[in-house]
Amino acid sequence: MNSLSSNNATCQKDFPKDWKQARLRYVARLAYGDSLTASQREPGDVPVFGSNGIVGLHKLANTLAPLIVVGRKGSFGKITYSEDRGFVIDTAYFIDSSCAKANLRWLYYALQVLGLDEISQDTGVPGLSREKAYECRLLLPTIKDQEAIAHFLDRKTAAIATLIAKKQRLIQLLEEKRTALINQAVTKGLNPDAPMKDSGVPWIGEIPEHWESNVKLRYLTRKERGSFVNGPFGSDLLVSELKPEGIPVIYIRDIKPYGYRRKSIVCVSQEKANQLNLFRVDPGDVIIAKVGDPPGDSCIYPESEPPGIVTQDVIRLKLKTQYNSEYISFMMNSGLGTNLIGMISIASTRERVSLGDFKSLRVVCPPITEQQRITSFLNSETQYIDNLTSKTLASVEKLQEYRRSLITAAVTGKLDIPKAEANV
DNA sequence: ATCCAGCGGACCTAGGGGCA
DNA sequence: TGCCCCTAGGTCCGCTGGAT
Repeated sequence: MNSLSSNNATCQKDFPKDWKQARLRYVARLAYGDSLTASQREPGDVPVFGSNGIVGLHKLANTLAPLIVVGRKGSFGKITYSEDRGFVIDTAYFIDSSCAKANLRWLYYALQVLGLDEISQDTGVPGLSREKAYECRLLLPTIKDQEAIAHFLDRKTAAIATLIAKKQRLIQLLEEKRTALINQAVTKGLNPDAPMKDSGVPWIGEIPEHWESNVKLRYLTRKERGSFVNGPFGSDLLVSELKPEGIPVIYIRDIKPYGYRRKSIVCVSQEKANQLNLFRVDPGDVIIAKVGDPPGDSCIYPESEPPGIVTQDVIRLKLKTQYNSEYISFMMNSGLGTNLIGMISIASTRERVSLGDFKSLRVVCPPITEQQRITSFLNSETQYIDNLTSKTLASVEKLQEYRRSLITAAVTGKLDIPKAEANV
């Protein structure tokens, strides 16, 4: 249980002389929004403030703008400010300007540092308790100071928001570039001057003349039985046979596009693994998710892992020597792979692909040396992009952190606003 | 007749909405 | 405002059909 005294604005001793301390109860009233019914939850063009930001058609009567919306469920404690009229508040509290004894913009900032997102008394589904929120103490500046703080923070945070938006746009562009780069490489190769031919598949278009086209996936794998399988039948590997130690069992949750990341923790005995040898996965094998949203995530089973056993919904390929595992994995994760999977995926209770259909998918493929060249090119390029992306993400986090500390300093009286204004 | 293959749907869990 | 219920998606398993 969160202790209210732990939040930073409440137990402060030193603050400007003409400021007061007050419980939230005496500063603002948290009113309940309407709970929408299922039929009102239809898509529409009226904005809805709820736990998931959906859009509905229902209108909240007599709402005075502007107001603050405080998340009650889901992302509880999340504070939103709106100038709009005619929107809906679903499963959230709101404070409108008519019932707040303070400057609403200032209150919007002051609420953000109260730590409302940590106050929940619901042990089942966490949610903001209104009574507990009311007990939070905040520092109440004079109205004049409230206005100054709001004005200052409005300008500063708007500037930060613009910067963050630019960086997020960059992240989006990098993601698009990454996708485009891979799609281009696995359908056109790296040499723009290579003579081309028709691939026979309209949405692939032309491919380099010397590439194989119209190759069944089945043809890429070794001749032996068991080179192209999915995991054992449900009844051949029972939960009761799973153990904490032994030969690892690989689930689809372990497969991430462009990288294997083991999340599962279960294993089978060596004896059971011998029985299921047909479904063994060795380092260097390609593994592909058979179900998912959408199915088809693929990665290489890494050299660092011991041999394992795949579960039913994981496809495992052992490729012929003239095919490169990493290249095939890049291909399956590319737009080309997504399109192919989309053609054969069946939505029954779950979207999934059948092994038979998967084996018959027809792909295009360069010679082995070119596969290797493309793979190392893509590895270095995507690594560059990924590095840039994570650097940008880090700077977005820093900006958010800066925004938080600025708000905290301003609403707790730690900031000399006139002085800070002079530095803007 | 026997063997092999896999889909349909139950089960489980987490998250979120609805209502008393 | 707390509890109940629904939904979504991953997991698990048994029934059943087709090939040989």
